[in-house]
Amino acid sequence: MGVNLSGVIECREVDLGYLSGRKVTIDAYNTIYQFLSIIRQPDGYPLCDSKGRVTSHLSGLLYRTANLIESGIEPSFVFDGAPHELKRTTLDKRKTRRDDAEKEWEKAVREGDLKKAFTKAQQTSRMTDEIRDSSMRLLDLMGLPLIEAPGDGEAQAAYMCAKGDVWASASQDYDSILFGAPRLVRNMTITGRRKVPGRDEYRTVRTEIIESEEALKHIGLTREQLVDACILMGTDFNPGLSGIGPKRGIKLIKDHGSLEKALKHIGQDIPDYEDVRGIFLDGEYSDAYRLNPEDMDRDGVIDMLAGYDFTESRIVSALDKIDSARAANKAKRQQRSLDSWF
DNA sequence: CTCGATTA
DNA sequence: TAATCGAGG
Repeated sequence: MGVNLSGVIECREVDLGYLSGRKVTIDAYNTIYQFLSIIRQPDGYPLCDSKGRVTSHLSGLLYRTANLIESGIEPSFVFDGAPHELKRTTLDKRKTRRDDAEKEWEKAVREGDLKKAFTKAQQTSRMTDEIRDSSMRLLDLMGLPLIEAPGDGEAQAAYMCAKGDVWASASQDYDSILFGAPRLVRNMTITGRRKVPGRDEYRTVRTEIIESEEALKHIGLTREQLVDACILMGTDFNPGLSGIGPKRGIKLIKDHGSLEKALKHIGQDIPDYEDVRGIFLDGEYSDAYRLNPEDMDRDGVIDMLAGYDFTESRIVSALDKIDSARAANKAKRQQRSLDSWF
């Protein structure tokens, strides 16, 4: 879920090609959830192989990553490590919501309400060990850099971005800004018109770039203060105060300068607020990572995905896309170094 | 979400 | 060539 900062964060829309030649590290869990939620059949069931294993995430990862690489992007994937104990409540709440949605999904299918079934099914998406393992295996076979974060993946992504090892962190959530990422990419997909399911409507989804420094200046807070504002409105690590959303949270910190003063003024308390601050401002991270792709194990990818009932011609065309993009980028790099020599 | 055959 | 839409696994 992450913090709710939509509407207060300034961004600029770009084409995917704008990211060409840049290393972008992707919040793997966030992306996989997206795939599990969206890549479904009309009744809400995810794509599965003949053995009943979910394959929605593998489909999404293969095809989207091929497109990103074709656009010249150099992707890497950060996976979450162990969740912080303060996230327990959020995780429990999500489980309850999933269980409730599952019952309503079954009911909607029985009643033949496909639209409702789809919506409810989307809310049942769950990251299992099998989904995590198969995702990592596929990305590894594709030669893509995987980073296993010691803690929150967004903290690790923000660290690599702040160090300048990657140009941006990619996620739908805004948390990496709180973790200190200088740059965030949202909607990193092939952009364009998207049909709204079940209706004759279209909306345009475009890739967004958020420059943290600019966004913070626009809001009028420092990063530390934005963290404080988010603690007031609630994060994955604390529930926040009721009735306080982005607008009020930001105003309270602007008016009073800090969380302590804001809390004193409204006469309320937030237990563990210092710990939550620490999670965002002194996050756990690792230096043991590589960000350059390796040669992909073509047969390995084909064997793996064929085992999940993927059509071989589709796998091959995605892999061809990657190979030719990598060859083209290699040629470009060689040309550049040749140019700089003369 | 993305693919790719079909359609205009 | 571009938009559309059912299928993918």
